[in-house]
Amino acid sequence: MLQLNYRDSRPIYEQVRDGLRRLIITGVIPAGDKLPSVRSLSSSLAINPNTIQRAYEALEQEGYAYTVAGKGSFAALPTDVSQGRRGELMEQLKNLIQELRFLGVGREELMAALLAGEEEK
Amino acid sequence: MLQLNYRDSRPIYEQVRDGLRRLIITGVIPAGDKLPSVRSLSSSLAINPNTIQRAYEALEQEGYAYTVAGKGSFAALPTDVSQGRRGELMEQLKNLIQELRFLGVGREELMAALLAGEEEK
Amino acid sequence: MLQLNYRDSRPIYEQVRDGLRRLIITGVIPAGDKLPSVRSLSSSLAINPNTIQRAYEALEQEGYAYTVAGKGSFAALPTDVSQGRRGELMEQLKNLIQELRFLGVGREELMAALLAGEEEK
Amino acid sequence: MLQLNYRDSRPIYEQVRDGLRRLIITGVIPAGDKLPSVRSLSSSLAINPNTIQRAYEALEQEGYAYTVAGKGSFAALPTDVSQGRRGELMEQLKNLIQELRFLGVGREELMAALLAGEEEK
DNA sequence: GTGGTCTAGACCACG
DNA sequence: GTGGTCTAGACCACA
Repeated sequence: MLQLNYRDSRPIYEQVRDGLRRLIITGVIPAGDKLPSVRSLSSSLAINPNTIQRAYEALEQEGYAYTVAGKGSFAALPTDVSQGRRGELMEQLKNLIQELRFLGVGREELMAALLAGEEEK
Repeated sequence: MLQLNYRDSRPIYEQVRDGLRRLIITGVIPAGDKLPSVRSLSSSLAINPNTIQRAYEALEQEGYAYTVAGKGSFAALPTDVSQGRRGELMEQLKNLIQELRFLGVGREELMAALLAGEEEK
Repeated sequence: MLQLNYRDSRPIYEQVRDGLRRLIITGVIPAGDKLPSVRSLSSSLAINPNTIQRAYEALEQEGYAYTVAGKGSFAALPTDVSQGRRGELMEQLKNLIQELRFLGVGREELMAALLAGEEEK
Repeated sequence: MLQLNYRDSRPIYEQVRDGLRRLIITGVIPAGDKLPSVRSLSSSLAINPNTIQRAYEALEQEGYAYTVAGKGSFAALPTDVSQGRRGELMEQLKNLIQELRFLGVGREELMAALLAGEEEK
C-alpha cells in the first residue's frame, strides 16, 4: 500500500505521511474511512510504531486526518484541511511554474499537465 | 542579494542554494554571468564558507551553475540543467495540481496562477 | 441535549461532564432538578454506560451534582460547588488574562468579554 | 526553573510546554532569548530528551518559540503566536467568566483579577 | 484493541 | 554541541 525508500533523504515519517496523504487525495481512502492502525502499519512496513504515529500526528495537523483515541485515525474532508496547507501549495505552484517556464517548458505543456491531473481524478 | 531566514527549518545551505537558483531563474543573474564568490558571500552573509561551498556544489549538480577552477562559478544556460531536475519538477507539478484540485481549487484559479507566473517573468 | 464530538481529543467522559456542567451553569437544568439517568443518556448518546457513569462521578466530585441512591442525580446549588473548583478557576482566570495581555489584547476587549458573558446569562 | 508534578494527570511534555510558555509570557525569557537546550533541560529535570523535545515542538507549533537546528530554540515575539491560540484563549475566557459568575463571583472581583494581572506585568 | 505517553539509547546532519 | 530522527520496548487510558 505504501512505498518506502530508505535511501531517500526524507525521514521515514514524512514518507509515510506523504504516502497516506496521497491515498486520501486520490480517493483510495475516501473521507471518513479508517486509516490503517498505527500498529498494523508499523508491522506491515517493519517500522517502529513511534515513527508511524509521528506521521499520523503530522497528517492530523495538516487536517488530512483526525484521530479518535481508542478507535483509530480517519480520513478527513477536503474542507477540513488547514488554510496554511493551501497557501503553502499555491506558493509552491507559483515557484514551480516559474522554474519550468525558465527551463523552456511551454505553456501548452503546463496546460496539458493541468488537464491530465483532471482526467486522473 | 540573498535573504536568509534562520527560523526556516531548511538548512542554511539549502536556503543559499534555492536563493541563488532563484536569482538565475528570474534573470537577475543572466546565463554566463559570474556568481558571487564563496568568500564574498560567506562574509556578506556572515556564514561559514563550508556552508556556501556546499550550496554551490548542489547548484552545480543540478546544472544551474558551473565552476571554472581559479575563476569562480557561473550561471549556466537553461539547457544545461539536468534532465533529472526537469523530471522531478514535472512530477512535483502533477502532484501539486492533483492536491489543489482535491482541495477544491478550480481550474480557473490554477490557470490564473499559470498565467500570473508568465507576467512576472 | 448534549453535543459530542468524536474528533475532539478530550475523552468522551470529559465531554459529557463538561456538557452537563454547562447545562447547569447556564440554568438549563436548574438547581435541584434531576439530571438525565445514566441509562437514558447512554442510550440516547449511544455510549457505554460506564463512560456516562464516570462523567457523573466527576461532576459529583466537583460539587455540581449530587446522587441519591435509587433516585438519580440532581443539580446542586452553586454554593455546593467545591472550593477547590473555585480556586482552580480563579487561578485559570489569572493566567488566562496574563497570556491574553501578553498577546496584545487590550483591557477594553477583556472588559467587553466580561460584560458579554454577563448578558448571555 | 520549572516545576513538574508527576501526580498530575497532564502528561509531562504538556507540563514542560506550559511551564516554558509561562516563562515567556511573564518575560522571564524575553523574546529572542535562547531557551534551555533539550539536553540540558532533560538532565536538569531528570527527564528523557524525547519528552522535552516534544514539549518544544508543541511550543513551536503554538508560535511561542522557534527552533534553529544546531543552534537551539528561542522565544518568539507575541505577534508570532498563532491565531488559533488566540481564539482558543478567548473562548476559554468566555466560559471561565460564565462559570465564575454562576458561582457567585461578582463583577468587581473579576475586574480586580483583570487589573491585578495588569500590575504583575 | 486502539492511540497516548514515556524511557533508554543510538546515529546523523548541521554549523 | 545542537536539534532531528529512529528503534525497542513498556505502561496506561479509553471505549
